[in-house]
Amino acid sequence: MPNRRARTERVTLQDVATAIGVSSITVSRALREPEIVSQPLREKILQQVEKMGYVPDLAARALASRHSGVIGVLAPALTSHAHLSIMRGIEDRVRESNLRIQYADTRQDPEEERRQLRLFLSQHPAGILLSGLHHLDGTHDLLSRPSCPVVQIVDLHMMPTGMAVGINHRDASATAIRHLISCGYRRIGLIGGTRDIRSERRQEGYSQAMQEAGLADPLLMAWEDAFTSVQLGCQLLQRLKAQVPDLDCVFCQNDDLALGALFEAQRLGLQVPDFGICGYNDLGFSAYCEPALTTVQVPRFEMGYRAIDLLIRAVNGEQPPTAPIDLGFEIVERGTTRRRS
Amino acid sequence: MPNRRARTERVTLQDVATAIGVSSITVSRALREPEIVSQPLREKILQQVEKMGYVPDLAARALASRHSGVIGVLAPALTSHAHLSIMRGIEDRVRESNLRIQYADTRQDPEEERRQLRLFLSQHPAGILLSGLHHLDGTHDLLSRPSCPVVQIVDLHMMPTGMAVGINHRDASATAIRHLISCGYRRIGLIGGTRDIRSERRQEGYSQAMQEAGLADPLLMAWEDAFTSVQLGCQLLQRLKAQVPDLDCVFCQNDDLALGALFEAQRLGLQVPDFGICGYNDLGFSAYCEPALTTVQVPRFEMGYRAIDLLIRAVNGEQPPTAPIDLGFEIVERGTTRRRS
DNA sequence: CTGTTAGCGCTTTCAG
DNA sequence: CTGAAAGCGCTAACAG
Repeated sequence: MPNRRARTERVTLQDVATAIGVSSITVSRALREPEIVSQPLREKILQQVEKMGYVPDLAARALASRHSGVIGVLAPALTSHAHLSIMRGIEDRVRESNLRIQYADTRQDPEEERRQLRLFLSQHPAGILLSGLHHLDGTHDLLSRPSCPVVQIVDLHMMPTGMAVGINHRDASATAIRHLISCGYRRIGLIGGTRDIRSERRQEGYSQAMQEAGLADPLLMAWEDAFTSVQLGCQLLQRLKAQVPDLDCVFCQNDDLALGALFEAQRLGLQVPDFGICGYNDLGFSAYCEPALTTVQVPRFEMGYRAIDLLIRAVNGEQPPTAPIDLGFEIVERGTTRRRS
Repeated sequence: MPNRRARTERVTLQDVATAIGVSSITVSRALREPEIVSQPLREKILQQVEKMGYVPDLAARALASRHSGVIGVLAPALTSHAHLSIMRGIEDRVRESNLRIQYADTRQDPEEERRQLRLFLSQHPAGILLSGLHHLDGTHDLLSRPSCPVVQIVDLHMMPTGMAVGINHRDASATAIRHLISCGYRRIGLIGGTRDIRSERRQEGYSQAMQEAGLADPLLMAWEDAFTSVQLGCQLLQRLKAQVPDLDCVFCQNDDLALGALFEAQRLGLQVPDFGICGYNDLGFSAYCEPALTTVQVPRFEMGYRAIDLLIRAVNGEQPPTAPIDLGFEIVERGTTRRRS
């Protein structure tokens, strides 16, 4: 049956095979496992592939092989700055592989999370990356016997099972607060946006350190259920300052909040760093503010990079590490806080 | 042949069909075009689908229907802030559809752009969104007879063919500069990062307006081949000020540059708004700086939203608009520039 | 409105 | 090292 397909110009494996006079499976192999095809034949095939402009049909490949070559990434806030840094790591690592990424935003909604996860899991993904799961409970059953490698980016305090990278946000936060206390601040406020697992851990760390020092006071906290932003930082500092007139420092759940707090402090006539500001995440701008922002450096790029790296290694059959990978954190002292006395 | 598949637990269309005693195509139809299946049967099917936890295999669907349900988005700088706003619009619009997005980063590299575009085009995409193509020439042949709807987000000055949304960056830029001149600034500098098509148009607008006013001077421009960032804004303002001591204003190619310029101006002891700063893009923080940032508002969210909207309509067989959609711009006067005299 | 038939393009067996 | 046969799970096209 020569030339079965006249209507479409898609070049198929069969077309290439026929052109050379081999069978399609050989062409397939020359493309996927070059070493098992004899040198001369391989070269001839690859040349012909080039010449005819053949490109594999990934749908057909996925159907036949049950492996789509797509890594699904589930994030609670895909278009947040925090995720942006992770995404840079992801894209950087995935670039040299032949896998592709498909992102899905769960919008911090457990149901959406579950839905998206099911969707991914049922589509022969090469792997799945779960970033900061909102409600692990709801998705737990789906992950108990996954059909592909799964890596999580999480708060290590949660003792994740399976492959995971992350940091301990509770420790990071507590360490930051202890640092602020050692700088002489006493009425240290906390401002934050929508509360997810990580921000709750951070709050725990804050509360713990404040209690240790006998400085805890529920009035010192201000939250708003919204994405963190410069705008929100302004609002929350304003609110907190009204609530606690002798406030002398704010610990912000994110650097953009801290930037807002910095601007608002100027407007309120507060003298930084006598009034201290500490951020979280060390975003790109933080070192270049005036004064530069003291913050907790969290290796977000590495989180993305390492997570995909783990996934790719697992896809290639490597033995995964047995324990979660702790990427650590660092308090970066800059101009918005006083020097330690 | 009952129970052909014992090894895998994947529930197939056939499984559902057999369970009810209809043919698989009917189940398929009940799922995709509910209205053409009789009410009682449809309900029975949907119920059984739910009960058995059936989820369609998108690879099989894509292979059979030549329609993957995936929209490919090609962006020159996927993880930039500028793209982030577009991405928000994209995700917002796509959420209510049953399509998914797959992003690819071309890294401003024409070859990579071409490679990625080919990859997408050969995978039965539902549609393709091209954002700020770097080298249209190189990809032009691939787009001349596309197998799916294609929408571009571009500078309208380029007179794109096919569906497109965008603004005229040249006009926006020239308008901004004329505004700055009308505020009394004379030695207006221009700073920018990596030059792409849009930034070149913006420079044209700048140059044109400066020439009209007899103020042009090549010394007034500073570029660096890097992503725009707060850091870069600091560096470039420093460089420019050294180069042009009587500089009295900077027009920044992006708000993050402008934010850097604002901080650097403080460090250099320049008095804003006697020293004027104007940004571009009206990013989220711009209204909340101290002083708040004068900028050119470009509707990036809308660009993403409208682009995907066009694509989805086209996928659904709607007649596309004949002309590119101009989303317009607006000069937003805020505290970093003097009032018009 | 529902069913039958025939693949989509590729890869997995299992043979040579 | 290469090939033949047999689908992967779904849908288009045409009947009934």
